Amino acid sequence: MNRVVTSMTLTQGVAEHIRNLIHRGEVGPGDRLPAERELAEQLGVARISLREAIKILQDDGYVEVRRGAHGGTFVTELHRPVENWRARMREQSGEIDDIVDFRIALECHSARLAAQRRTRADLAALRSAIKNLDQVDGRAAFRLTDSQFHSGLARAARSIRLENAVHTARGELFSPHDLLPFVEPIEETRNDHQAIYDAVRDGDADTAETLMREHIERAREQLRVIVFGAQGTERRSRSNGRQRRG
Amino acid sequence: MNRVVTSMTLTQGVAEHIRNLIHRGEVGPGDRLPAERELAEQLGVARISLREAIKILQDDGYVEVRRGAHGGTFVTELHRPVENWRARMREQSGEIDDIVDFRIALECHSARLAAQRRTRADLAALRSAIKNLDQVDGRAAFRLTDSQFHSGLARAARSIRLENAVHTARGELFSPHDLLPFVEPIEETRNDHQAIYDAVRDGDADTAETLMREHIERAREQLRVIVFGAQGTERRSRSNGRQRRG
DNA sequence: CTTAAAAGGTCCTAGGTTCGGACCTCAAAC
DNA sequence: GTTTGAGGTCCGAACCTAGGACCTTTTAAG
Repeated sequence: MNRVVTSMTLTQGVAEHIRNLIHRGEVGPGDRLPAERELAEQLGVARISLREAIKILQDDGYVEVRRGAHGGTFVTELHRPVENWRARMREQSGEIDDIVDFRIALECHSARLAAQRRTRADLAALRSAIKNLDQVDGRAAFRLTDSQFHSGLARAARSIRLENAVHTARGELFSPHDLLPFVEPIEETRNDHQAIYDAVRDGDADTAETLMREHIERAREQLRVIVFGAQGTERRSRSNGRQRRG
Repeated sequence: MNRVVTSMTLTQGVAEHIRNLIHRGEVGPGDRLPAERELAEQLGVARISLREAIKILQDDGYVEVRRGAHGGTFVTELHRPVENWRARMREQSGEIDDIVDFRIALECHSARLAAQRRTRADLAALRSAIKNLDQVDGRAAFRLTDSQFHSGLARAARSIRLENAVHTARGELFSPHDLLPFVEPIEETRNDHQAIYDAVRDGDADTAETLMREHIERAREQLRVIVFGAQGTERRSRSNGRQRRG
């Protein structure tokens, strides 16, 4: 019978929405957002609310705004946001595990449901996402296709709440792959996705779920490397936040 | 790059918070909420915001307000909210499945994590919740102890996001048991909870997860009976929303 | 019967948010 | 240097929120 209720302003909500799109890789470095008036209408908010949101993102280094005929709002290289994010994750060391645990809950069940409910169109979208993974030029684009696969799976699960929650949870992390100092994970990810796809296609819910769990656990390790450095994996067995609340 | 962002006012947020407490059974018919000034402070909002929220709940028939020395805000018998809820669920027939699918994702993984991470204190809390289930006098009180078990499990999972999401998702449904026209589910629930507890105590994550899935699937059937009537179970195989989006 | 106390009910000021719209300014392209 | 497609600025109205002062109702105690 206690606890506190908080409320976001529209401005904050819009900022978070756009930040999540960037985190998930839906829009990446160099991309231009739609013009303010246009985007405001798309989002269903007043222009001033959007402008305030952009201001926040600008201050945080996510976007930069250029005036003039070919101006607009452009996503930066994200160096500062990534550093801030890493610092925050290092400070609150349980945070990564909390988010990843949440993602596992959501995406494993999504995979299970997708295996039971997928349509031909769903499978086609997933195949396309896997295919794009091969032909990706840069790491930034990689992030988008990775996002496409997971989003497609969430969509195939046919659960609105689940899909939204997957997007929200994924938006809390930077997609890791273009941050890693090595490149094997790309091939690894492709294999994981292919295996999950096969299970979903065959309607094998248990396997799809298990593979997804393993896939995200690998992502957890990658995130640890990114945030804590190469020795992050070992540090885990010591006292990495996990047990901090008992 | 589209979609709409919405934002709740504080008032709406507070109303939803209290409504969720009622739905989850944390406060039930006849219970009195703390005095306005006191509750406002507990929630960290201005009194007027709380008052507006109470007004909403009053209009929806969740609470009634009495003035005077021994006055206050009292939870009603909830007849009207339950009817409204049933009507809404009947209209949007996919809604129940959507919520239940979401709950399965959250609570199954909670059960899994709980089996891996539970402390002695967690186990004690769960035992206590099961024990109270036996000694419950009325159906209303049953709802509370049911909520206690599931909350205790979410807490034992040691994931803040998971725990919050479990609460939110449970708050979207009325706990069914005091709505059912028959009483067997109470014993059934006790057995389910006991079995889940055993698995959690033994650290058997797979079993805990599976049992939880079955437990919530039973709840799904009960909800169908409540909303659609006794034939709801059969209707499911026809066209119960589930496939409406492909 | 009167009064004190505990509640909800009402009102006010001040400041923040959001909306929609009008109008200004910059910078690239022609 | 003009055009044009941006972003930048400003305004008034409506609503939300905070926090506090004060009023009214009801019950129980004296």
